Amino acid sequence: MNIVIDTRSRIIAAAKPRFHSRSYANVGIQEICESAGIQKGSFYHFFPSKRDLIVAVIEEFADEWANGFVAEAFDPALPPMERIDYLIDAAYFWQKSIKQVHGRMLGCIFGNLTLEVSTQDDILRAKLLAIFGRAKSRFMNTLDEAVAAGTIAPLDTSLTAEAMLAYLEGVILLAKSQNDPELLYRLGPAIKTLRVELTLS
Amino acid sequence: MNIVIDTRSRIIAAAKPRFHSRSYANVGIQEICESAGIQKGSFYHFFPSKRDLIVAVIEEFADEWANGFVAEAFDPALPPMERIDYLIDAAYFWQKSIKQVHGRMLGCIFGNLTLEVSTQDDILRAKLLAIFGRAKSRFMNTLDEAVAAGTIAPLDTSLTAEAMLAYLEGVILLAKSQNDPELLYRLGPAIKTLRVELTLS
DNA sequence: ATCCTAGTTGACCGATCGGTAAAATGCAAG
DNA sequence: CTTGCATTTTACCGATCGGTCAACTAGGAT
Repeated sequence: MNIVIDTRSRIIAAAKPRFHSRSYANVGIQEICESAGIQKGSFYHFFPSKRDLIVAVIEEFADEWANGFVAEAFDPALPPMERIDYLIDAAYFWQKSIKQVHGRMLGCIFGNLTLEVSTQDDILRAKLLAIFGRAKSRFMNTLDEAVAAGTIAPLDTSLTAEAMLAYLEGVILLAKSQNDPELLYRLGPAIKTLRVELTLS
Repeated sequence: MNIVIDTRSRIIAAAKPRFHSRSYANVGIQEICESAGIQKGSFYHFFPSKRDLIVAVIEEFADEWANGFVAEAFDPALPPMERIDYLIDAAYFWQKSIKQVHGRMLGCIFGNLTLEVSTQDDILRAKLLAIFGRAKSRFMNTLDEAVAAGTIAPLDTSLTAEAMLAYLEGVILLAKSQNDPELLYRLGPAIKTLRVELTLS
């Protein structure tokens, strides 16, 4: 059992940084096997297809993300709007540290994969959609709390949450085009100015 | 000369929708040649490499975009902030019409390519960066005008322009993950709430 | 001691990848 | 009529793609 998990997780560990730094189509099974020190037949013992691997990679990234700095950022002990500041800060420092190690701004793997595969594979699109849905919920709950506390004026928290998530992804995209995480630092805080007003119908 | 241009532009015409609807790595030269009704050797007479083709495709998209609805949207005759409304509207209707024809939300090819290739190819990244730079300038000029006219309170027009562009790309990304251009309709107008204040130093 | 099964290996599949080179074609200028 | 050049065709290159298969190994259970 230990060996099983070890091999499977070595595959995922080899795949994660590659899919993050390049693209789904540009990373081959063979390269992953070489990096993990296994044979291709062994890979297909654990994963029926390349798509099953990327699903596993997506899930690992999502878990590590949800239990890592995102959990810290959306700490209920923090004042609601400060959680958003914290999240932007964390995203900035994360991208910055990746660039220091890797030499490149890699951006958000969920955004990267969304734009690459979502016209070609509805199962992957659904996976990514679910992750964005959870992210939106975090924003929305935070906004609901902020409105309840009177920190901000009432607004459409559902749509504003989606707008904030979109803005974050967009800033990361633009920063990637400049290969410069500092854009996150300059543009990130403006996320709190976004507002979708309640419709009166 | 006519035939030359015709073949070359038939290649580009075959390539454009494919790169837009799938991805750079997922579209092969052979498929493009078949669609254009030519042989591979003929392709390489006009384009030294696949990258030269995608550069030409990017340029064609950029031209058609700059001379099409973007030029309409940023019409100096319109009140400045209405130009931004117009742009959002145009993006929405464009994505919607593509979906009606193609069955899919294809998103922005510049955003798509940025996330796919910008860690792997600095020349392509520079091309895309230049296009985003021009888009940012349009936003900034519009904001400058709006501030001068007193339509909006003074702000950092350079950073706010970048924030608006990022937001637009982010909304398109999220809409693509939902395969639903209606998100552009719901979230788009909030672009005008984005503000980066002037720093007092 | 035997059987079963999870794991692993290495050879192999047809298809496709981006790209090349030489020969054939067509056309225009001299 | 011939030369020269741009264009096009055809055949081909080595490499890699995702995926399969049969044989082999190693333990644990009976």
